[in-house]
Amino acid sequence: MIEKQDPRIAVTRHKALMSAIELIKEKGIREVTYQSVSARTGISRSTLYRHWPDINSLLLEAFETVAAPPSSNFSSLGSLKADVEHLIMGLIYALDNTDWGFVAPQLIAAAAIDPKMRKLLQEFILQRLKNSEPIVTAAIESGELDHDTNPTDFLILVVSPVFYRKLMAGLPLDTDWVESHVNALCNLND
Amino acid sequence: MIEKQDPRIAVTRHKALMSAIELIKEKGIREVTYQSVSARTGISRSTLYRHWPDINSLLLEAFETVAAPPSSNFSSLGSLKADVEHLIMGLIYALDNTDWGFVAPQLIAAAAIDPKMRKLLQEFILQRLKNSEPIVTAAIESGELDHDTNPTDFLILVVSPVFYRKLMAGLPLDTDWVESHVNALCNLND
DNA sequence: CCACTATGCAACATAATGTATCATAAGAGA
DNA sequence: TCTCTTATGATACATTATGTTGCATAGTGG
Repeated sequence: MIEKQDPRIAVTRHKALMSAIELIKEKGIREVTYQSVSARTGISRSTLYRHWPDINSLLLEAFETVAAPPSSNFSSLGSLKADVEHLIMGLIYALDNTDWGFVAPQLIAAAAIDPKMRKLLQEFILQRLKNSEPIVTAAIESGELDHDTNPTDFLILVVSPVFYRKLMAGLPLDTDWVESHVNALCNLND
Repeated sequence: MIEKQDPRIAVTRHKALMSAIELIKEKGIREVTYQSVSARTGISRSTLYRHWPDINSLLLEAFETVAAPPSSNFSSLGSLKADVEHLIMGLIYALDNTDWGFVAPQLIAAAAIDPKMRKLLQEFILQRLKNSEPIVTAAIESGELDHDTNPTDFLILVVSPVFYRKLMAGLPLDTDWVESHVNALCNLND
């Protein structure tokens, strides 16, 4: 039951959403207005109103576009330490270089106010955690982690300092820190 | 050189800032406008313009009011575990019950865009970390932590999961979790 | 009581929001 | 190709928010 539709709709929506994401990244959600999106894209204001009844629905869809559920194809690098380091390096890279990284703090703020935004953020985060669970399962099987290790709790211990240092404390995320962080977490049972 | 000034100024500024904080908490920074603050406080718009040349300066000062440097009077509860648990319980309480807790996600978003906001947030966070450092120092002296433990890194390991679970994952912060979290972190050297 | 000034009110220009109408241009189907 | 359909853009309009100014009032300090 896929309805065929005018391809112009997809183009318009895509252009508007990309523009909204850029605005969110550069100026924050305060600056995302029908006016600013119209000015950036050349799409007329009336067309934008046709697609999104209010600015919040546009913002929500923009966030949805960025926070699309990531794919999960895990293969262990051979040790817990290596897998954890790989996970962290990927996260640091994403925070510095992807739309998701720049938009994340804005989505955190929106999530604190609006239930729909909250649902979007939480499901995205939980999905990412779930995708990384094989790291923990593999380490439990190999004896690198206790059998009663809670995967979610362990993974949060791994990733949450990255967010904290980047978004709140403004502390560096260099290789020295990554190394000491990985060492601290992967020697819990030594 | 303290200038004496009309007490009405302090009253007006305080009322406006309180109102701005309420608006930030309830609706997010998008909804903080001269109009909305004026409507809530009864202060006329022109007076607000006299005190703050643009909305950002009002927002910044509102955030400053909430993120006032906390006092630090530490006395150990006798064990690392007790001190860490006390720290975490205090943080969880603050996130759920204080202005700072509700405003934090909005400040995180503002900090990602504006350098002044970023400076404010980072200095506040670093000050809080510094205030908790005696927990680590005491534990090092008592032998509960290694001599080469980095206080900041250890404290971030303690508190960052709280923020992550509350602001991003939407996971519970109940006593069961606190207990297991404290146990995981305070047995690094067992 | 007087001088000072912070505030409130009104007026104003400008810009953004939200809605509606109409003409045009692009796509879908025969 | 021709026709029907519809997404878009342009325009107009009422409403609301922004930013500024001038003036009257009322509270403060001396």
